[in-house]
Amino acid sequence: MHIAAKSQHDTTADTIIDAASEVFADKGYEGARVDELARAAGVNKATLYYQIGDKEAVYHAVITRVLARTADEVCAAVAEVDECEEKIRRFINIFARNAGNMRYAAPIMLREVASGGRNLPESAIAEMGRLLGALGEALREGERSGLFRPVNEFMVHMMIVGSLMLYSANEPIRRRNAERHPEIYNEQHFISNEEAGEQVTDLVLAAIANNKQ
Amino acid sequence: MHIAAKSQHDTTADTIIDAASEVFADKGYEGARVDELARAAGVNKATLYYQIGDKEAVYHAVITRVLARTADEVCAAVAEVDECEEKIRRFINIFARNAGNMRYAAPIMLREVASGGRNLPESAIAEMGRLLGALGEALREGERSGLFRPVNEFMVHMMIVGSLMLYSANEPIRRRNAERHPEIYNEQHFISNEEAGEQVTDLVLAAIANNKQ
DNA sequence: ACACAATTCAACCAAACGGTTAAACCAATT
DNA sequence: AATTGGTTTAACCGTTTGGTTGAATTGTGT
Repeated sequence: MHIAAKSQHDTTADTIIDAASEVFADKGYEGARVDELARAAGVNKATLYYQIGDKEAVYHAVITRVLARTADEVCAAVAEVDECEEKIRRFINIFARNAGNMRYAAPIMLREVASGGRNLPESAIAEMGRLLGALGEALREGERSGLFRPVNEFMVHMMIVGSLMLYSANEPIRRRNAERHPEIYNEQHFISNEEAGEQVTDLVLAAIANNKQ
Repeated sequence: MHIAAKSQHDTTADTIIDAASEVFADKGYEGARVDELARAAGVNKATLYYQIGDKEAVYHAVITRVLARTADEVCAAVAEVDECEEKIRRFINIFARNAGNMRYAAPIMLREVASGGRNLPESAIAEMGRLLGALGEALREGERSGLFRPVNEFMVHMMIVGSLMLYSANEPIRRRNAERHPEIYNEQHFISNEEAGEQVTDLVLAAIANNKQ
């Protein structure tokens, strides 16, 4: 039995969303040009309108996918382990690696936050809820077992996500600044993403540790 | 003797930079229209070009001022106290309050970071160095006195700045999301900025505490 | 009051922008 | 081969955009 091949529609649409993910991550919503999105996808502009819709529709498709993949990756990594500290390590690691999908998610979300979520579609909200849920679950479990002290889950989430998205996204700034101002920058500004994840893991676990145990 | 009054040039330029700070914070560089900048400042567009220059020049003037003021505020607050923990409290408080100048600095810098610092002028770099210096000094002092353990200063900076800028900037998102998805959000997502600052202070001080003391 | 410099203005401009249209092309079915 | 539906295209379009210009207005000094 032969399974029906994927329609051209899905393939072209995916190609467009792939390309648009890069362009929106690089330029932001207003900075990205529809012509550019089409060129990056290797299609004619009208194809893009046919396949997905107007500029906003493309953006929504991108951001929904980017957040869904982020949540998928995070939840999968966290679900692989049982121990709450390890869950937090896994959570942090996805953000720290800044690989694949996360390379788009960080700049896109930083801009979205800066604009008060103006261009965030309804479909993205549930995905954000999944992220919050993954970390929250691990923190509550750690508290129940006496390993962690009671903390504001959301602030811990902000600390992890904020620090790592900012660290990865500002690499070009650091590199540029270090050339002009070597007196300000040293090796601690240029640790690997992996090492940054370990530093954040260390700091966060120390922050939430229940020392009264 | 009569001191010469401030020239019209300085007053109009300041008015433009004030207004532009708001518009750029709200819309970002590409999203802000020059017409809009002029309207917000209550001047004719050509006046804006005469007083400051093209769109990029206005942006540079804004970001340089916003960062200088941020660094001024932070350094002044930190310099008022001698004790290293209190310095960190003061540092965090400036970001947490999200008042005045910081309301512009957070969204502007989040976007700038998302774009790899593409529109960051040379003049802004020294100001960023001042910020890094203020926190770094306090951390090193705490380490010398045995109160803090050795940590990556830059990562701690990322944690503080990242969490608080993200928290304040994403308030509209939280509010909107909570209306549609009350099952995801609870009171810990809506603590005051002051309380958020206290939470971050608590977490950061716990993270860097030297428990071997 | 006058002259000159500084500042602001309304109107204008070419290019860029997001979006549209009818025709051409392609694939599948009969 | 013809038909039909799906997909893509080149060319086009009205509006918006950042920037410019010469005239008008305002400020300053004598």
